[in-house]
Amino acid sequence: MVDNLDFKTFRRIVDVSMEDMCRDLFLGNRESIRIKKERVAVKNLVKIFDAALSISNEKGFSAMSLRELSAEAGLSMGALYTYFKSKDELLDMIQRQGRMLIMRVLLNQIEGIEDPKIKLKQAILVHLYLSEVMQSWFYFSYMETKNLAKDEHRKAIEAELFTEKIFIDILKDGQKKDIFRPVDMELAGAALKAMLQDWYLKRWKYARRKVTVEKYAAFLVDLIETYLNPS
Amino acid sequence: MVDNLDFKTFRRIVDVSMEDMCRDLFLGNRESIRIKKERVAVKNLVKIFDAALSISNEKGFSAMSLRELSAEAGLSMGALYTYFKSKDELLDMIQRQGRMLIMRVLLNQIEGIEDPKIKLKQAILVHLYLSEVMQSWFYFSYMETKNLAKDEHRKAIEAELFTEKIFIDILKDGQKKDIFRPVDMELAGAALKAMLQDWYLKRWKYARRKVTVEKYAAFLVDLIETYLNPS
DNA sequence: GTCTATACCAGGATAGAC
DNA sequence: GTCTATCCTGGTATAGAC
Repeated sequence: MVDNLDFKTFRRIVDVSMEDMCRDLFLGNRESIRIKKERVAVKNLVKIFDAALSISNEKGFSAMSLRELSAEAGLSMGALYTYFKSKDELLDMIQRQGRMLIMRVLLNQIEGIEDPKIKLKQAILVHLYLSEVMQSWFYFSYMETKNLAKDEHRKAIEAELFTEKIFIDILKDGQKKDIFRPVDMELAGAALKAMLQDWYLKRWKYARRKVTVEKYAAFLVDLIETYLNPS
Repeated sequence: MVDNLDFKTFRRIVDVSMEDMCRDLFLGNRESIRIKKERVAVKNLVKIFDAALSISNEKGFSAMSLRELSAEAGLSMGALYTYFKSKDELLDMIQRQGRMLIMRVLLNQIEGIEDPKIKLKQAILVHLYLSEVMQSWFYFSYMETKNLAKDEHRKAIEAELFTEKIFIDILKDGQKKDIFRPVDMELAGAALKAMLQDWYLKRWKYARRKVTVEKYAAFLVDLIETYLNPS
C-alpha cells in the first residue's frame, strides 16, 4: 500500500518546468527552428512562452499583439520570427508541447498500480498537482483550444478525451471488481474531469478562499469515494 | 411536495428567448440606441446577437471582425453602429443582458421553497435547463469574461459568485437543519457549480454520448445527495 | 542571432448619400 | 434607418544592416 503522494514530494520527483518543456521542443524541432545553439534557443523559448502565456491568460491569445509579446519577452519582432513562422504556429507549438508533457507524467505516475481505489486517488492527485505546477499552461490550453487550426484542434480534443478515459477505465475496472458500486461511469468520469479542471480554471477563487491544492485533493477524493462506495 | 420539474414544463413556464432578452435590452437603453421603432430595433438586435454568439463561440470574440458580423447578421457596418458605439460595448451589452435574465429566472424559480433538499434539486434543474435553452450565451459568457473592460469584468465575477452563493446557502441551511451531513459546503458548492458549468462547456461531448439534460440532471442530483446524506 | 525599419493589409470606426 | 465609400490605426510579417 502506497502512502499518499503529497505536493512537495511530487515536485521533487517529477521534473516539470518551462525549461524542460522548451528543451524538449528545441530538440524535437531542430530543423524548423533557425537558432542552432541549444543554450540560446532554450533561454529565449522560455522567455517567449512565459510572456505568451502571461499575456494570453490576461486578454486572450488573439488579442495579444506580437509587438506586445516582443516587449514582454525582451526580444525584437525579428528575433521572435526566428523561433516560429507565424503567430498560429506559436499557438500550436505551445499546445502540442504541453500535451506531450502532461501525458508523459500522468501515465508514468499511475502505471503499475493495480488497486482501482488507490490508482484513482493517485490519478487525481497527479492531475491536480500537475495543473498546480503548470497552471498557466493548463488555463491557456483550455481557453485557446477552439482557436487552433483544424488538425491541432482535433488533437486537442482527442487528448482531452484520452485523459478522461484514463479515469473512466479506472472506474470501470473498480466496478468490475465490485469495489465501486454500479453507476454510470462515463458520467462519473466526466464529472471528475470537470472538477479537476475547475482547480486551474478558477484558481483566483480558491486562492481567495485559501484552499490549498492538498485540501482540494482531499475533498475531491472524499466526494468521489463516497459516491462510489458500495451501499 | 413538488413534483420534479421536467425540461418540457420548464420551457413552457419560463419565458426565455433571444427576443425577450433583446426587447428588455431595447427598453432599458432607449437613450443610447439610435433606433426608435421597437419592432425594427428588436428584430435587428436579435440578428446581431445571434450572429455574434455564433461567430464568437467558433473562434472567439476578439477574432471576430465586424465585417464578418455584418455579413452574418445581414446588416451593413453602418447599421451595426447604430446599435452600439464600439465592439467592446457590444460585448458588454451581451454579457450584462444575459446576466440579468439568468438571475431573474433562477431566483424566481426557487423562491418560497423551504425544504433544503427540494430547493437544492430545483436550483440544479433550473440552472441546467436554463443553460440548455441559452447554451450559446452561457458558453460565450464563460469564455469571454476575461476580455471585458475592468468594471464589467468585476460585475461578471460578482455574478458568478452570487449564483454559487445561492447553492452554498441552500447547502448550509440543510446542514443546520441536520438534513445534510457536515462537510465543507464552500467546496461542495464550488464543485456543484463546476459540474453545472461542464454541461454547457462540453456540450459536444454529452451530445456525442447521447446524454440528455434530464439524464445529466438526475446524475448530478444523485451524486450530490449521496455525498450529503447523513451517514 | 538580433535589431531596426518598413511593407502591406485587415481591422474598427465614421461621414454623408439615399 | 440603412448603405457605401473611405479613413487611419495597428496588426503580422519580412528585408537587410549589424
